[in-house]
Amino acid sequence: MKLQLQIKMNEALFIRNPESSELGKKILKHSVQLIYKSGFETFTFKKLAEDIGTTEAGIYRYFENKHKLLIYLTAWYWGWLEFQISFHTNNIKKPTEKLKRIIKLLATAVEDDEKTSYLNESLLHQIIISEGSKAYLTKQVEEDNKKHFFKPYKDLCAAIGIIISECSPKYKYPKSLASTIIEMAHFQNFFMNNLPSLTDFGNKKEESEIIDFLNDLVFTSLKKI
Amino acid sequence: MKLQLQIKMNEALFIRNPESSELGKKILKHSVQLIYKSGFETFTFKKLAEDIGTTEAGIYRYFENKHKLLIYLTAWYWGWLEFQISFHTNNIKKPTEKLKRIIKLLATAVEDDEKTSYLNESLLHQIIISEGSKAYLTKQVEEDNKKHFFKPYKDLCAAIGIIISECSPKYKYPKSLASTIIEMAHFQNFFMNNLPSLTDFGNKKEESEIIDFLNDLVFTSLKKI
DNA sequence: TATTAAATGATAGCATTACTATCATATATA
DNA sequence: TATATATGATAGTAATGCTATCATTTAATA
Repeated sequence: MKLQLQIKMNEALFIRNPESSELGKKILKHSVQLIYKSGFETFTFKKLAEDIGTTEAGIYRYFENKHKLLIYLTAWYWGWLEFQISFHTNNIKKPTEKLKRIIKLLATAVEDDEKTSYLNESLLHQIIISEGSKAYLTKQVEEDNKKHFFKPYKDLCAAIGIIISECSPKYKYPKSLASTIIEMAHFQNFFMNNLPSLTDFGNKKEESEIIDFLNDLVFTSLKKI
Repeated sequence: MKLQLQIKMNEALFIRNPESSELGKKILKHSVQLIYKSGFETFTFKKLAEDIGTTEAGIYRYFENKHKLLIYLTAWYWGWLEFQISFHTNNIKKPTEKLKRIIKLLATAVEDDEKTSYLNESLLHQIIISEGSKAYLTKQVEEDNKKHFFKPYKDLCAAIGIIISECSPKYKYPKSLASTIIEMAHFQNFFMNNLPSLTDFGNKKEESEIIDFLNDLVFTSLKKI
């Protein structure tokens, strides 16, 4: 039996549900590949259509524009990651141990998950690193936020914040520390690979170093109390 | 006597030096206003030209494209900020005190500096918060980096890293901590104002809270050693 | 002051992007 | 077999992202 992990997506993110048809799934799959390969700025629906072997109009039946598609992909990723986290920290009692595993999951290149054949999580992880923040760094944040487009991200952040508070009930900035961990897990990775002098990981370029850094950052903050 | 602060800019960032002419200065001034007002995505050279009262072709004589202009503005800001920092931490002996002042400078909305009439630092600070990371989150990072476009940012980061090491010579991640401080000074600000549930500052929405958070984050990391 | 160079203005044009609309055809479902 | 539904094919339009040309103004310099 093959398990199918279905992530419930916000319906306002798409015009037609891409998970409901073959073309829709192709759109998701190929958009991840294309954005990964050439970046979000040069990515167009025309190129995507050519890549798939359909027409531009075909894509527009699913997504209003490429920004919505990016939000969709990031939202999907955060939803998927929260599932991964709850799966991998299940049965673990110690909140500090939970937090450590979360940091590891955030900072580790994921391997492609067979359960979702149309979305390559490994490439998606790279997209989150390079393009993820562009989903919300816009003038429409407020509007998009009202439509709950960032709920998966906020949920994940809230969940991590709660675990931080379990580790250290008196710590004053659980939510900010949570968003810092998430963002830095990705930014330090981007810096390590592209602007290495902004990090201390330029020589080995290993994710384990980012994990060590984040653990140090988090647990000294929490231990002192 | 009015002091003129001149920041030496990388010549590969522009076609014609915008600081060398009236139109050039107008381009800088109005681009900051326009990007601040409607965001980088919807910003075009056509709109900028109309705003200034010149033509599109006129703008293209100064900047190759809007991405170069964004890099120019961010580079200028980092250069300006490093000057502010060296100015405000001058004569201070204690590295911890230096670091505190730096954090404050990073996280505080600046007031417009009369010395540079064509660039509004206050708006520029807001642009850095919302658009700054888009300067390097592209597929051309490597290429742009080779041309030293990010030198001011890297210099600032390096300078902060050195002070961190002075505070705590054995601390293992001075550069990553420095880039974390810089990025988080801005991201926590953006979150506070746009996605407040990602922070612990949603009620008061005051910069002082971000400063407190960063101080806590940094000095617990450094103290324990 | 005349001469020349540099900067700007005005206009045109072209390929790509970002869509929207329409009609035909294939495919599933009732 | 009728009928939705999804896709394909094609067209078209406004805006974007440029490049090129020539005229005119302004500034430098001889």
